[in-house]
Amino acid sequence: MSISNVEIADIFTRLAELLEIQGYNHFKIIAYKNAAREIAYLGNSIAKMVEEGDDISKLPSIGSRIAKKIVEIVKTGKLNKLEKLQKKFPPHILDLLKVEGIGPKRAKILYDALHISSLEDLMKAAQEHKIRELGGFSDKIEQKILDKTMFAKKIGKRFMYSVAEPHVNAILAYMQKTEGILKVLIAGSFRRKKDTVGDLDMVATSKNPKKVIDYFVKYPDIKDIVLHGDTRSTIILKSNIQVDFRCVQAKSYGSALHYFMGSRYHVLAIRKLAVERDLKINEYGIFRGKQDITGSCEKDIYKTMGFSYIQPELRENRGELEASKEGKLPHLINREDMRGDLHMHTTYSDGQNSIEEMAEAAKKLGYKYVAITDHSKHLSIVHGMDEKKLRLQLDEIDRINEKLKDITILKSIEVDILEDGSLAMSDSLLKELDLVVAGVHDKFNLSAKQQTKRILKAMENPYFSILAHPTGRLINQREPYSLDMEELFKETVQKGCFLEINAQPKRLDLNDIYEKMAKDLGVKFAISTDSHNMQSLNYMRYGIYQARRGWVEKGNVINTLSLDKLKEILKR
DNA sequence: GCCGTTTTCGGCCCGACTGTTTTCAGTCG
Repeated sequence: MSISNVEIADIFTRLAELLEIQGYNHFKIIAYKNAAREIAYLGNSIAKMVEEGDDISKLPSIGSRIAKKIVEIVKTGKLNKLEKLQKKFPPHILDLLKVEGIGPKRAKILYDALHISSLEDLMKAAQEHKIRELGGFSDKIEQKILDKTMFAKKIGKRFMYSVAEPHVNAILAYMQKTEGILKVLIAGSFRRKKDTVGDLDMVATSKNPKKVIDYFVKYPDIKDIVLHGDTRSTIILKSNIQVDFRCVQAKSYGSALHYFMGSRYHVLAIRKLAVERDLKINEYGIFRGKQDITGSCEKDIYKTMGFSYIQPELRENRGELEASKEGKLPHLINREDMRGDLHMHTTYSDGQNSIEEMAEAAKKLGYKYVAITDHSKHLSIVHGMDEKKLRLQLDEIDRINEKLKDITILKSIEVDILEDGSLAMSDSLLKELDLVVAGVHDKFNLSAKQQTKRILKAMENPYFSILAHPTGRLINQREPYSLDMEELFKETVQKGCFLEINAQPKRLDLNDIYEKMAKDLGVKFAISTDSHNMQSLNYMRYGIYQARRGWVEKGNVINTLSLDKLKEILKR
């Protein structure tokens, strides 16, 4: 199988980090890191591009030298330059960089002087007080390293958006009670609605920032205070989530918010453009020489730089600056645009509520229709429906529809796509449904070619409507199965089918990168909650957040349509 | 190593906090 973008990116990241420890040219290291990021965020398979003879040196951050290295990686599975470099270091040396307070310089000193090459070595050396004897280290640094080493071993993963959400709300509520605080907001990847967050970034304004920071570090849920300065603090919550808090004067609010909103790459790109125009942008404002032009309002930054306002969800330096300049930014979809939910379960399979309860709950959310999509009977799904049970369900839906007002229940199913690409329910029954949601629930390890073929074969069934959770990933739990995404997207359009944006916080599948790629190829989506009870119908917001990150507009989503228009578009 | 309405060479974002440095290096975001 071809090497994945993530694996190629990882090679360049390792290369950059090892070169950093070696003390290599700083800007070359940045170039490798930029390339790694670019590759990781690319929707198209870079290996496939190489195999098809595309000129990858035209991609941003990838020039002739790195392109050559990528070709080598695709052809041989490895990079000779990295292989040679790795021989100079022990295998786990890069783990040292995961420890807060240890960067490349200190890692090199620790390795050269004490032959420390893993977190275990590091902890042992600290316990034996060998580190304090090194030049540039002290007993205080040694203690810090000891504490942080234990922490580095425990974490190292990102948190799901939905896990961070209650913490954000609690901290905001706490900080709003601070005396003298003017504004307090969440920024960073959370505000940009990324599916996972590494840490939380918060910004506040006050005439007395120090007082606000001093209040912040007394937040009751704190496990550890990493930094405690006059305008800034970093803490670790008991749940191991890191929170960076920054407080500035009101006149710098917009600039500070913009900076801490990120992404780094978006902010960096704007700062570079500012330099070209003899301006300087930092957290405090936009400066021409020493004169502060603006800073109190985020919108002013974009205006000053000649851009229209860019929504936080788009700030990844993935084309939003160009689109803004050309007036081609998308009108991002909102929760209010949604008229129905097309994927949910009831007690007919593994759901917890009845059909009627689900429909009533959906009505309260303002929906005009829902599709009931219980599982088909198949080995991998417990309590799936056979034909007899589905028949019973269809009759019950008819009865409820006669009774209900202001909402329509659509007949559907979440049917398994079997390994050979057939659907686990007879066509004669599928034919009676308003729509068919189909998904892969087993055999995740097929090759990209086989898995793609399996799904495309299923789409040939004339009753196939929506592909559920297209890549099957579970955040922090299961990798997506291998697929040729470009082919999937093209064929989806060609065959008149649709792709789901599954709003379960654990899934968020498709992800933002694929959403944008699919949208550009003309794919239309259904944003659905895959609810198993009434409460999780509220997960719709997570789906909307991800869709917005993928540049998705109302017109790209079929469950924003009226019931009549939806039925029309579902006809194949 | 990348990049370029001018430039194929010479730039490459900018600032806070920590420690113990009496003027700054290392790290982080």
